[in-house]
Formats: sequence, C-alpha cells, structure tokens
Amino acid sequence: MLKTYSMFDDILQRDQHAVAKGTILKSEGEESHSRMYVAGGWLAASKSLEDGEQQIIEFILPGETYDPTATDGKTSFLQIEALCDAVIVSIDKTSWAQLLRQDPELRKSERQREIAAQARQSERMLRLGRASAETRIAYVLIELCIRVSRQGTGFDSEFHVPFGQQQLGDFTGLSSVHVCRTLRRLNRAGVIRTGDHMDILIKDQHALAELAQVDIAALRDEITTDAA
Amino acid sequence: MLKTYSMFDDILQRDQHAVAKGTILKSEGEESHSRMYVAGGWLAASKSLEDGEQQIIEFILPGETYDPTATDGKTSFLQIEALCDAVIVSIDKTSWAQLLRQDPELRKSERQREIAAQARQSERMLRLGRASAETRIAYVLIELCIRVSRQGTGFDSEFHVPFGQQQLGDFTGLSSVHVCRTLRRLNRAGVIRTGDHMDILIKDQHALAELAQVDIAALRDEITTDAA
DNA sequence: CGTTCAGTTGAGTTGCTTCAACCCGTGTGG
DNA sequence: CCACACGGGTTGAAGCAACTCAACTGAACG
Repeated sequence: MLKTYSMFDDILQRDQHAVAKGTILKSEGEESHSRMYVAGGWLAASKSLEDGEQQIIEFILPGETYDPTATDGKTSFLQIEALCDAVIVSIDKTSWAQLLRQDPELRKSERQREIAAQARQSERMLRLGRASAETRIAYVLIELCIRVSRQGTGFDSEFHVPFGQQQLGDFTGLSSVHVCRTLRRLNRAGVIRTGDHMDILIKDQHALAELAQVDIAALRDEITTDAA
Repeated sequence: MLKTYSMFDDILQRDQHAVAKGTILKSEGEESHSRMYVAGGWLAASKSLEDGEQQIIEFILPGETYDPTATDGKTSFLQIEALCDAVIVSIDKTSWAQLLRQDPELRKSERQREIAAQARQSERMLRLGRASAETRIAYVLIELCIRVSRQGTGFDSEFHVPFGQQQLGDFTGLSSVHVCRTLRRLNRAGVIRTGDHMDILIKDQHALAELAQVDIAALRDEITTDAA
C-alpha cells in the first residue's frame, strides 16, 4: 500500500486536486478517459434506475485506484461521487499504461487489487440476493472494518465511515429506515455500539461474524491485498 | 470472438476435456492454479451461504475464459459448475501469462471482456438490490439474449438457456416459485413466450426493455466486446 | 406403469417498505 | 439570544411483494 503510494509521487505532485463532499466526479454515460487515484477521502461508485433508486456498487478508499471506463473506451458505466471532501489524481489512459509497463510491481499489485475487488463484490452479491437484512448489515460492517484497518494485523474493532444510513442502505439494498432498525437491534443485542456520525464499535466480533455468516480471518485474506 | 478462438487452437488440440452436466469443476476454497477456457457448454460461477442458499455470480459461455483464483494465488473464491455437458480447456497460470505476453490482441480482448463482465455485474447488482422481481427477470432475459446472440447485429429474440427456473432464481435472487409466477405473468401479458426446457421467445422487445428499465442498444454496447 | 423431477398454482405468512410523525443537533438570520 | 428551518436518525402503523409450504400436473424414463 505505502509502497504503491510512493510510485505515484511524481504524479501526485503535479495533478492532484481537492474535491468537496458530494461532488460527482463522473456520471453514467459521461466521457471518461482516465483512471483515478484516491489520495484522500472516500468515493462511491454507483448506478441508478430510471425511477431514482440507487445502488452503490463499490466504495473506493484512499490509496486505491479506479477506472469506470466502459468497453467503448469513451464513457463511464457508473457514477463516481465523493462521500466526503477528497483528494483525487486523474491519470490518463496512456500515462497509466506507461506506469504499468515500467513497473511490474505496480502491475502485479493492481492485478491483486482487482481480484480482491471481485471477491468482495461476489460476497456482496451473495448477500444481496440471498441473505436477510441483519446478515447484510453485519457483513458490510465487517468488510468495511477490515478495509479501514488494513494496516497491521488488527481488526481494530472501532472505526468510522464518512457517510450515513441512507448510503448504507444504498450499499446493502435496504431502505434507510430498515438500516436504522437493524443497527438499533444490533446495538440492543450488545454486538456493536454506534456513536455519533457513523462511528462503529464492534463489541462482539464473534457474534457479528456469526450473523454475517463469514469467517473473518478467511475474509481478510480474500478481500485484501496485503501479504500477511 | 472467432478470432480469439483461433488463438487457442494449439492448446485446444492438446488439453481439452469433456465434462458432464452437473460436474463441479471447482469448489470454494479448493486449489486453483489455472484459467479455464470454455470450448462448449455453459458454466455457472456461484457462492453459497452456510445455510445452503446459493447465488450465481456469473454465467460463463462458450468462447469465454474464467479464472476463479483468489488473491492468495492458490484457492478458488467461488464454485464453478457445468450447467450442461461442456468442453473445458485448463490453461495453467504460466502458460496463460505467456499467451498474453506473446499476443497483444489477446491481452486487449481479454481486458475488454473483463470490463464487459464488470459492467454486467454492476447492472445485476443494481437490480438485485433495488428492483422488483419483474424487472430482475426482464433484465436477465435481455442480458442472456444479447450474450447468446452475439454474432451478427441481431437481437435474435428467440433463444435457449441450458438450465431451469431454480437456477434463474439463484441468479436473480428469487425463489424458483416466484420465478415461475413472474415468467407466467410475462407470458400472459404477451411480452414473451416460454417453450419447453427454457426456450425463450421475446415477443415484445420494447415492453420487455421497459420492464427491465434498460435501453437494449446501450446495454449491448456495454456488456459486449464485439466492436459493432 | 410407476417413479421422478421440473414446473405450476393456491393459501397463508413474513420481512421489508412506505408513510408519517417526532426528536435532536446544527446552522442562520432577525 | 432566541426563533426557525433543516437534515439525519428513530419509531410506530399499515401495506405489500416475495417467501414457504403443500398439493397437483405433465413429461421423461426405466
């Protein structure tokens, strides 16, 4: 992670720019010719139905890159939005190709990241299609916790996510009302404790993993790129 | 497609082998060191919850390749099953890397296929999380129709899928009973006609697209790799 | 000619949604 | 400093879409 970061140093100097919370960096169907590197802040990649229903497909965290360019090489197939104030570097297609060519390490680590993203997405689809609200919420809390506390061996058990229950619903395919109810139930059961502004404390990791129907250690290996 | 196919000719001669319908080619967590090329038949890539609920993540059609190997480089993160009698070629990691190195065309077309798969998956997640049973079923019929009739400009409007309503449910996150009801409703409304053994005839393409909340032409470009 | 398996249909249940009210912390203008 | 509006979270009540369970049909097959 840190190693990869340093590879962008020269680009970081030149092309990084700050974006405010709520900024839409790319819309569905809009022109797209570049990969974005997130130097700070969280992004959400989402799709919407005509009736306005939104589904968040992926969160993009600091240190990760993402390219929403479709097969036509010209347009974005999903919408990218800043969930909080963020710092983004745009790397155009040819520069990116050059970076990959120059640096086999980068190529390999980006490949790993793609596989990890694919594994995460599969886990989510499974629960989106087949699991209860409780399982979906428990799972997403664990996934986010792992991704946030990627440094160190740790499952930090306490973390913060820079968005609200509405977005958690858009990610898990639930209404914000039901997200709220489910979170409250987990609170009352003593499994988690939620603080102000989406601070999450996992009080009973074992119980949460049970609810999420997941093995935390195995999941960490699967959805993470850090060699242990 | 045909062009890509010819690239595998030498390998096809050597290493292809037939598998019977229902064969599990890879299980979750099982050893996996190779990419598979599907010379004939359909595969399903799926994940299961502990309680046995299954979600099909992707169908793999003839002419496509797939590699379920996780970030550890050793195990598969999902299950691969033959939906009908099929012919598979296993290409080990190093051979595949060599093929990609030798042939920039192959590398490019595989990259395109990955992007198309990602776009399809996003469309499905959107509907899995946010759309009604009717929309999900309508969408999957259109997606499959496009993928099946990829040759030619055509939306063939009539096609066959080699699996039952149960699997359609596992793909759309619905019970087989509800798949049946929804299909019947579409039949009665005159939008489609279903024949024996999952033969599908799309009678009213426009109405189906409306239900699926999708623009067929745009979708074809997005989820397909054939330059028009 | 019985068995099996996929699809079909009805009846009853339930988990999640929608709608609506209310609370509370924050920002804002008189 | 208070009044007010505003947005996010919380809770209750009511509705409904999809689920489960169970029975039946019909085609395929030995």
